[in-house]
Amino acid sequence: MSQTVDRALRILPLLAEGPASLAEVAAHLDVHKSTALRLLHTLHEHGMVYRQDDQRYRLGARLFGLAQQAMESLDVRGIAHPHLVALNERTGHTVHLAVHEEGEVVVYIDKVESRYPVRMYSRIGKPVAITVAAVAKLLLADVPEAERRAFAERLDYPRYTAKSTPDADAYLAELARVREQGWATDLGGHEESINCLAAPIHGADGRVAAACSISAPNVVVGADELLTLRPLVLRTAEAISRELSGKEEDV
Amino acid sequence: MSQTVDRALRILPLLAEGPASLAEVAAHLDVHKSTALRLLHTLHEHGMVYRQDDQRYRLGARLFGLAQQAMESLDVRGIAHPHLVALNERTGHTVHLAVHEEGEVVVYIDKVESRYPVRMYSRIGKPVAITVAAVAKLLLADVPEAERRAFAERLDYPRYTAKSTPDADAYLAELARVREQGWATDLGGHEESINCLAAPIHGADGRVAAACSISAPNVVVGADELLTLRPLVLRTAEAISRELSGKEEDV
DNA sequence: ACGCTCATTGCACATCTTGCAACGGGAGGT
DNA sequence: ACCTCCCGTTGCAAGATGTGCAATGAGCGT
Repeated sequence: MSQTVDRALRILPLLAEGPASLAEVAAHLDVHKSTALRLLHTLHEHGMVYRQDDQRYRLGARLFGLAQQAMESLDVRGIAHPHLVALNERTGHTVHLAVHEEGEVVVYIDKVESRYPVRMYSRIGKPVAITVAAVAKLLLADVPEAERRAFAERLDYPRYTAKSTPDADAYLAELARVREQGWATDLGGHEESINCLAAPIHGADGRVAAACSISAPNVVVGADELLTLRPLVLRTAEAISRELSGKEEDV
Repeated sequence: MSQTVDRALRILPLLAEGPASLAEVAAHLDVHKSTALRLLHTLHEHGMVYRQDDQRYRLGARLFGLAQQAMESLDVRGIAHPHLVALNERTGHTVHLAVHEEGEVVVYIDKVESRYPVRMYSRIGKPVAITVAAVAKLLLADVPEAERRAFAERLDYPRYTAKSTPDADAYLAELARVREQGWATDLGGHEESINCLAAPIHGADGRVAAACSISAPNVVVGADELLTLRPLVLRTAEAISRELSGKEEDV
C-alpha cells in the first residue's frame, strides 16, 4: 500500500539470502541507484541493515534483537516453557513449541534440547517444514475447511525423504486424520531418521493456538517406543492449554 | 532520510515491547490514524506485523524468519560452530559466540548449551550486557581508541551485581587490560553466581571479528577452576581465526 | 597515470503520502 | 432493545516527499 515502505521491506528478504551491493539492491527493486541508496540509508539508521567492509549490505543486528524481544513477549511461550522443560526432563528428548501465523508460516518459538548426545538441527525462529512437520499438521488442521483446501493447493511439496507428504490430496487427508485424532506425527518425513510426536495447545476460544512436540532420532528410540510417550505429550499440551485459557488463574 | 520508511520502522520497536492498537501506534508516531493504518497495512503485507484477534498488532513471524536466515548466513558462524561444539564437549560448559556491530550492540549469534543440568538464561539474537560480558569487552577493546572513549561515555552502567563495571573509567581501564592480555573474563558481573571466560576471534585483517566464551555457574566450577580452561578457550578461538582468515583453505 | 566502475549529492518534477472529514460496525451502558 | 460512544476504515484534494537524472568524487586495476 505504501510504495516507499514496500520497496524498503523488499530489500530485507534479498539481504537475508546474503550480502548485496547497492547496484544489486537497485536492480532487485527496479529503481534508480539513488533511490535504493536512500532506502538503505534509512534502514541503516534503524540498524536493520549493516554495511560490511566491502561496502555491501547485509541484515543488521537490530533485527535479531527485535525478533528476540517479540518472541519473548508471546504469552504462550512464557506459560509453556516450564511445561516443556518438564517434558524434556521426563523423556530426555528434544521438545519444540510452534505457532502458526496467517502468512502461511509456522515457526518454532521455543526449544529444549535433547539430553542425548545426538542433536537435531532446528532453531528457534526457523520456519517449519510445513508439509511434513507434526506441529504444522496440528496447526493447519485447525484452520477452516475452505481456507485449508486453498492453502494446501498453493503449497510446494518438497520430497525431503521417501516418506514426505507427496501432494495436496495426501496432505489434506493427513490433516483430516490429525484433526480427528487430536495428535500428529512425523515419522521420517523430514529427516529419514527422525520421528516426531506432537499435541495441540488450545487457547481460550478453543482454537489451536500452538503445538508442542518431542523429536528423537531412530538411533535413540524407535517410532513405536516414541509413540508410547503419547499420553505424556498430550497431558503436557493439555496442562499448557488449561493455563493459557486462564482456567486455573488464581494463587 | 526517508520519512515514510522511518515512520514505518519506528513502529517495530514499539510492537516489540508488546501488542499495540492502531491509536497507540498513531500516537507514538505522532501522525494521523489513517497514516498509521496504511503503514501497518504495508508492514502486514510483508508479514512483519501480525494482527491478533483483538485487532491489536504485534510483530510478525516473518521477522523471526529473516533474523534466522541472516544469522545462518554469517561466515563466522558456520566456521565457528564445529569448534564451539568441540569446546562444549571437552568442558561441558555453555559456549557462546558473539559479534559486534556498529549500532553499539553486541549480540550472541551462536550458543551450545551446557551439559550440566544448570542452564543459564541467554538466547541467540539477544543483545549482550555490553558493560560486563566478557565477549563484549573483547569486541569493544578492539575499536579505535577515540571511538572507544566516546562510546564508553555514552553507555549506561547498570549495577547487575556488586561486581558489575561501575562507570566509564573503570570500563575503559578494563578494556585496556583486556586488550593487553588478549582474553577477558566476567566474574559474577552479570549474574552473581556465573563466571565467563572469553577469547577473541580475528578476521583476515587482524581485527577482532567475533568472540567466543565459556560460562559456568559457581555451583559447578569455581572461578579459578574455570580459568584453568583458558588455554583451551584460546586455542579454540585461534583455530577459528585461522580458518576464518583462510590460512588453511584447501581440501 | 589513465580509465573504469561504483557510491554519492543537488535539483526540478510529479508522484505518492498525508490529514481531514465522513462512514460503518461493534461494545457497553441505560 | 435502543442509543451512544469509540475505534477502525475509506475517498479525496493539497502539497510535502520521494524519485530519477546528470554530474561529482572516490577507489581500483591496468
